[in-house]
Amino acid sequence: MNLFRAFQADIADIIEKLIADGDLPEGIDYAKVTVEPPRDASHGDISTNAAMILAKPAGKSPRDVAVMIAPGIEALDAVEKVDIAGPGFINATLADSYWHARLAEILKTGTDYGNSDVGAGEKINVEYVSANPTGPLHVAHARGAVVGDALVNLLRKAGFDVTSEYYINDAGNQVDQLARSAHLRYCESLGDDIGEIPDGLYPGEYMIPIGRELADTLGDSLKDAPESEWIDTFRNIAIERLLEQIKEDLAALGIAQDVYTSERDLVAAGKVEHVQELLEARGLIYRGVLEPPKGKAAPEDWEPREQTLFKATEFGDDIDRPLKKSDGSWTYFSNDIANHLDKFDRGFKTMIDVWGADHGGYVKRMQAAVRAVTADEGALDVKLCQIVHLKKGGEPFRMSKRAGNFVTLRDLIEELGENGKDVVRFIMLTRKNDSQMDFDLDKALEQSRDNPVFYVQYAHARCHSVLRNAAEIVKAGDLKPATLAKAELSLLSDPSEIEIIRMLAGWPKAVEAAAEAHEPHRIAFYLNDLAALFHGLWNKGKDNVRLRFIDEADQGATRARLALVSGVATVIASGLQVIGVTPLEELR
RNA sequence: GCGCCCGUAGCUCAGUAGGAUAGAGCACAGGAUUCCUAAUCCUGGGGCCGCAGGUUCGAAUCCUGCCGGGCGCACCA
Repeated sequence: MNLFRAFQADIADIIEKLIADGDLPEGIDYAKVTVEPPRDASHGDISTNAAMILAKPAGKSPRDVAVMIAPGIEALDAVEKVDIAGPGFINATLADSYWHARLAEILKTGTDYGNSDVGAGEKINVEYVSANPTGPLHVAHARGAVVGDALVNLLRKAGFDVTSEYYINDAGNQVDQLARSAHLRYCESLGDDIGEIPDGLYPGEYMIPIGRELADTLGDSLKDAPESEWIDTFRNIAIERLLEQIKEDLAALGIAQDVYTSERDLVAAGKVEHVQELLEARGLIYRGVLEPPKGKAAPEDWEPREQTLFKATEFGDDIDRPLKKSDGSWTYFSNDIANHLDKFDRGFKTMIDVWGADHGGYVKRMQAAVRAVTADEGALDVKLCQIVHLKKGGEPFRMSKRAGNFVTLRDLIEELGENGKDVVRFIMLTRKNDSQMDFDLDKALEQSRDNPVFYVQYAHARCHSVLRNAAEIVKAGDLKPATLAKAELSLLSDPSEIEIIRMLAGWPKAVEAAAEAHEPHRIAFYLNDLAALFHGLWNKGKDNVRLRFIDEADQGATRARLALVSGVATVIASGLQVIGVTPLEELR
C-alpha cells in the first residue's frame, strides 16, 4: 500500500467531517489535495497542501484552514506530531512504530512489496523494438528494447494488465529488397560472382547463410528464373530467418514479447480497408493535393499529385496525411493505423509505443489517427528514445563487420562479458528516454561509485554478505525474512535507521509514480538513492559501534538490524526485477 | 521555413504530474580502514535552472515570444 495514498484518504475524511460540521462550504473541491514526502526531511514525514488548496474556495487564509485540519491529522494513530509551516503546509511526523510496522510488512511481502492496484487490471498494450526484419538488431534498438520491457514490468507491478507486442514490418518495398538480397546471395552460393552489392539491397554478411540455405533446399532452378517465380518464397524465408535472429538477440537481453503482429497478415485480413471504411464513414477522407513543403527541404522532384488524404489536422496534426501512394497502394501509415485499430479492437484503450527519436515526426499523425479511428476512446502514448553514443574509454566505439557501420546488439552484450545483459539493461535506464545518452563500455564494467549498476549490485551483495556473516551468531533458520519480521523492531531507533525504513516505505509510491508517468528510468534512480543510503549507514558503523549490524553481545538488537538489512535487500531485489536485472548476492 | 525533443554546478545528468533554502555522480580540496567487502563513506567550495514576459498563494516545472543544440519534414519504412 502506498502510504501517501492512505493518508490522502484520511485527510479526505477529515475534510468531509469539516464540511458536515459546517466549517467548510458544501461542495468544496478537494481533488487537488495531495500528500507527499517533504523535500526537506526536517519538515517531517508527510506533507499536505490541503490548506492552500482549500483556502480560496473557503474564503479563509491558508493558515486558518490549516488550523482547522491539523487536529484531525494529529488524532491519527500513526501521527506523532503536526506542524503548520511556510505558506500553509501541514506537516506530520510519524511515530517510529509506524515505520517499524512498514519494515515488518516489507519482510512479510518479499519482492512483491511495491505491487500496486492503481492499474486496476486495465488493459495496456506496449509495442517496442518492432525493428524491420531486414537485419540484426543494433545498439539503437537496445535502448528501446530495454525501455519497453522495463515499462512492461513496471506497469504489471502497478496492477495493469499488460500485453507486450512486436509489430513486424514485413510488407512493403523493403522486404522485397530483402528477398532480392537473398536471391543474390543464393546465386553467390551457387558459384556466381556477384561483385558489389547494388545500392538499395542489403549488403550485410548475415545474408550469406540465408543464401546458402536457399541454395541447399531449393537447388539451382531459380537462379535464372524471373523474379515473380521466386520472390515470395525468398521473402518468406529471409524474413523468417531474420526474425529468428532478432528474437535471439532480444532473448539475450531477457526479452520475449507476448504477441508478434505481422503487417502482411493485417493487410491480407483486410484491416486496412476496414480503416478506410471507418474514416470514410466519419467523413475524414478526401481526395486532394498537398502543398509542397516550404523552405529548403522541398524535394526537387516535387510535383502536385492528387492523393487520398486523412484529415489529420482535425486531430491536432500539422497537415493532412496521405493514406495511399500515387500508384494507389497503401502507405505505411495506413497499415500502421490498421495495426493500432487492431490493438484497440483487441481491447486496448491505452497503447504505448516505444520508438527511436528519428520517428519523432510521425508521432502527431499516429496519435491523430488513433483518436480518429477509435472515436476518441483510444489513446496512444509514444516514448521516443534518443540516440545512444557508444564509447570506450571516452572515444567513440565502432566495431562490427557483421552489419556495416553499426554495432550490433549482440556485439554490445558480448563486449560486456557474462553480466552483459544486466549491465545493458541498467545503464539504458540511467537517463530518461528523451535525453541523449553516452554509453561508455569501460565505465559500465568499472567497479566504482561512478557505475550505478555496480553500485546497486554491491549494496545488494553487501546485505547478503552481512546476513551470511550473521549466521555465526544467529541460527540460519532465524535469518529468513518472515522470522526477522518478528524481531524486536522497536530497537531500531537511530535516525539513520528510521531514514532507511522511510526510503524503503517510499518504494510503492515510486512504483506508482513511475508507472503513471510511463517512466521506468525512475526505478533506476530510486535504486541508486537507496543504495547510497545503505552504503552510508554501513559506514556509520565504523565510528559508531552501536550502528553495526552485528553485535555479538546483543542478539535482540542484531536481529532487529538484520531485519533492516534484509528489508533493504528485498526492496533492491524488487526494483531490479522491474529493470530486469538479476540481483547478485556476491560480487568478486 | 514548419513541427517535435532538449537547454539545470566546470563535465554527465536527476528533479517525485506547480510546493518550502534546486539535488546527485564525476572532477577539484581535505578527511575516515585493529571493525560485517575502503569495490565504500564523510566534509567543503561551487547555480541569473538558456533569455524576456505572463498565469497564482507559489514556477526549473504550465502559457507566449526569442536564443542555442538534436531529430524529422509529400507518395520511403
